[in-house]
Amino acid sequence: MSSTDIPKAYEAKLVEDKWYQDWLKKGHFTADPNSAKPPYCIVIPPPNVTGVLTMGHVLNNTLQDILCRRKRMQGCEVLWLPGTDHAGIATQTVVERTLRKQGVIRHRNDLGREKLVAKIWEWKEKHGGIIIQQLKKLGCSCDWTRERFTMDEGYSKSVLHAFVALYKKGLIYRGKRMVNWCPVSQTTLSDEEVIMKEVQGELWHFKYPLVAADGQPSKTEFLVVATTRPETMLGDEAVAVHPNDERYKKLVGRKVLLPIQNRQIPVIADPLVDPKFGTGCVKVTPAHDPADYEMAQRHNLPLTVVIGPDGKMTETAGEDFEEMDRLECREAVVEKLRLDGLLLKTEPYMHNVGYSERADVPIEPRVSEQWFLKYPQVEKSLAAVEQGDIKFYPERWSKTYTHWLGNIRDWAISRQLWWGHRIPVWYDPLARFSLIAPEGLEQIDKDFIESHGWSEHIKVQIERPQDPPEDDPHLMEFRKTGPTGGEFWEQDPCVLDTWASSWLWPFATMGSWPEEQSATLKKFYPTTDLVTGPDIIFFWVARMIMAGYEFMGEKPFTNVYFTGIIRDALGRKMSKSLGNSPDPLDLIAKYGADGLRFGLMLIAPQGADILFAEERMEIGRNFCNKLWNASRLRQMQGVASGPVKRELLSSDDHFVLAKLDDCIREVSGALDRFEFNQAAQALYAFFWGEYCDWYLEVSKSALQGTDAALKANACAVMDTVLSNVLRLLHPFAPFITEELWHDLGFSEISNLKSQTPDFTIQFAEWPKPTGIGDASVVDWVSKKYALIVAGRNLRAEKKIAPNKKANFKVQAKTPEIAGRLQQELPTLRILLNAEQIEFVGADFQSSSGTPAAVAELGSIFMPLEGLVDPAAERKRVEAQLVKLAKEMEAIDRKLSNQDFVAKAPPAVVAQQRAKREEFSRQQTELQKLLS
RNA sequence: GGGCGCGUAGCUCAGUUGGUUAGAGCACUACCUUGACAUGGUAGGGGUCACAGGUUCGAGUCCUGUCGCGCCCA
Repeated sequence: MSSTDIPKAYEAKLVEDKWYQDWLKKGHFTADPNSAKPPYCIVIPPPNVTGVLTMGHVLNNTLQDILCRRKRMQGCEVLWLPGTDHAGIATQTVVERTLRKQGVIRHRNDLGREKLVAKIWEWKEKHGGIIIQQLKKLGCSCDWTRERFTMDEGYSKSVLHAFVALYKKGLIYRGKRMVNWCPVSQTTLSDEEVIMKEVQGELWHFKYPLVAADGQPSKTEFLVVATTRPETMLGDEAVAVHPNDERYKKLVGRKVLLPIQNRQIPVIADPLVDPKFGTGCVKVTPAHDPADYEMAQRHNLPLTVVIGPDGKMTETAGEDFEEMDRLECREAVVEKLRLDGLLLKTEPYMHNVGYSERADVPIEPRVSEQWFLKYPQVEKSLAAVEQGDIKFYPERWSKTYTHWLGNIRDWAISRQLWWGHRIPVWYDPLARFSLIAPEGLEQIDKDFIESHGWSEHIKVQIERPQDPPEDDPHLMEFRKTGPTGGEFWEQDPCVLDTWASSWLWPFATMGSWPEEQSATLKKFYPTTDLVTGPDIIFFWVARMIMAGYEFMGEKPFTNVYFTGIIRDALGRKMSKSLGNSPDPLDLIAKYGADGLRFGLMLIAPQGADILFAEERMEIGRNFCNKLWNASRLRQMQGVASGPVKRELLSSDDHFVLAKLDDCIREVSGALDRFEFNQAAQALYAFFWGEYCDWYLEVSKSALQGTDAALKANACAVMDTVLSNVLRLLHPFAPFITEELWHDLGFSEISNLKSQTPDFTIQFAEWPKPTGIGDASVVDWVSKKYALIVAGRNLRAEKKIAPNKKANFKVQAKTPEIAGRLQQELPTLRILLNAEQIEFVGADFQSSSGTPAAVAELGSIFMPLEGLVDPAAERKRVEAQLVKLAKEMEAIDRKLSNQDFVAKAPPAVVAQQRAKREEFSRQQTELQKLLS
């Protein structure tokens, strides 16, 4: 097509889908495990299968795509392994809610386990691919042929295998513990899934009557307890004081009457009590508070459950309160105590309350039977990060990691959900043993059997079953399908915490570990880099490291880059409920995927949170448009590409080529250090600020001139810049760079062509400094441009319209400079839009009031006979003199300081002296203008 | 209470081991639709680098403290 057919403005829509389809068709993203190239691998942090693309995903996946695309260009065999996570609680909640809205069910029990799980699978098949499609829109170069899902068959086998292996090592056990219970999702949660929130609550002070020697409650003697949770008092089993608290020592061993319930409960002494909290007496509710539970065990107090799993009061709470919601009950209890005269006072109280991460309601501590995991390989995992075997970027996150790993408690891995990996444990009440439990499961207590609805008169006795041999290839199937030969086997109803499956992600995604050591696993494990948010450093990163060492005997990755969190313009975290998160697909439609990606990279500082504002994406789009038009200018020349002829290069050519090499070094260095914004900014500054603003303007004198050789050489310089910039930019903006790579014909140029017939910029060589430009001209050209700016400033000051030609006189500082400037006259004329530029000697004296400016190379005058106001011009020059005087003063202060002259490096001192001299010269010149 | 981070132009942010007149984009002002680009060009205004000490010849940069904001942990 002819050059005039190229659209004037870049239209991303016409380009992006076309190329993505092409790349997919040609299999460019598919990793070859048999390749001889060095491996490079990233596993995607699997997004929630019900999720849709958020700005956080855009950020995270753009970063990964940049890393992967660059490594492909650097000659690595790249595997970016994508997939999704089944996200137990989140997904089940979403589907249940939808079914309720549709009126299909009122409660999950209406459907039952199997049917609900089938519904969720249906949902997954229908909606689970949305986010994957969106990642494709963004341009992600994932190997889609290897896409995995945490609940697909192979992955599930790996998860169950891990469970069995850990169980056999004695790291997994069942125990009755106080756990975090979410009354909405009705499941236990790990410590990490509880979000502490500071809440303005109230502290109520209640009077509990002391019981006198005759066994009657006193009407005058009370103990005062303070609580933020009055509703739990219905389950109080003691009042506790600190053993050394002199105020209450004599009361220990006596009893108080628990109001409302009218039960007598003991006063106990326990070191857990903080004497400074409230009155120093605390009520003890063993079944509903972790600290109280601990005390209860020491003092053999009963567990009185007054709040049920649904957050409603139980029968034990008393008939006045049964079935009440816990918060409703709180008010009712306070009111009742107030009426009874037992409410002493109420005060406002700030305290921390644990909320369920998913359901965002206060969690309820609850004693229940759960599966726990003692974390494996903790020491090794700590050492790996401390010794730099695994590196965190920014490094400071390693402190968070170390601190967490140093203070962990066993991981509650069972969840009372239906969607997830069901725990591979079967119980046979009749056969009286558990298949999975060779050791350590001696006590399955009565509560557990009852809570699972099993016949209560059956006593469970664990007998040692035949242990399947370690290397039995059918082990997992055996576990997964349950034991054969008995219809009474019942599988544990719980599923595993989602993170107890995703912690295997770096290796369970490659083939079917552990049955098959696939070629992919051999080639790409350990993976290279991981990109994720610091908010899942405990949930995922730390656990993956432990799993890597435990199951593979090797770290899962070498570098972990932690992104910032994207916030809205007001600094709030983006969330669905606030509605402050833009839809990335809308942004892609408006600014193009490239524009969105590049704009985001420009403002994504390392490790700091990112305040998102849509205007920022405009910058990315505008940059793409600039790139498009700068390329268009080259295409319109109708000159074939050829090699640069060094002998024909002007100082401006050298300058831009030297700056290109700086840019190449800077972008490469920044990416090596994971400084993405630095790389993006360097590209932006060079391409727009140096190449477009200066070089393209300068080159017009060659392009419009009559010297064909010069014109061809200018085109060759442009091609050098463009082909390098396109390659540097490709990881950031894959679509437009591929389009222009072809449009500009770089895919055809022999010296750039690879052996691959379907050539694409994706496998073009990553740029190295070209070495063509002579860096020694940089200083000269910078000063020349400063002189130009001074001249343009005169034009603007005197309101000469940019499209009007002007005349200038230049008085160079030295004859050498004059000579050089004269050689570059065409450049000066085009940059100043000048008709005439006359060079004048040292003796030149401008007529009074002639607009003039002084630059480092010399003075520039703009004679405008009769058009200037001499007074105004005088004022302008005087202002410059004031500014100059200030600078000189500062330098003089330094130079007159003996310590500075003696101690500062000679180069610095010399530099100051030179500057002093130059300023002094400029001062003289400016003063001459006033005379 | 412990830990981490941040505070630079009206806004959002760069500023790599201390050393040019502290930069960019947006916004603002003036001029310009010139043959790559108005998603643009040229020129300009705007900062006592939160505050107070200290180290140093020299501090936006290093140290200490104060204030303000954010996050994580208890």
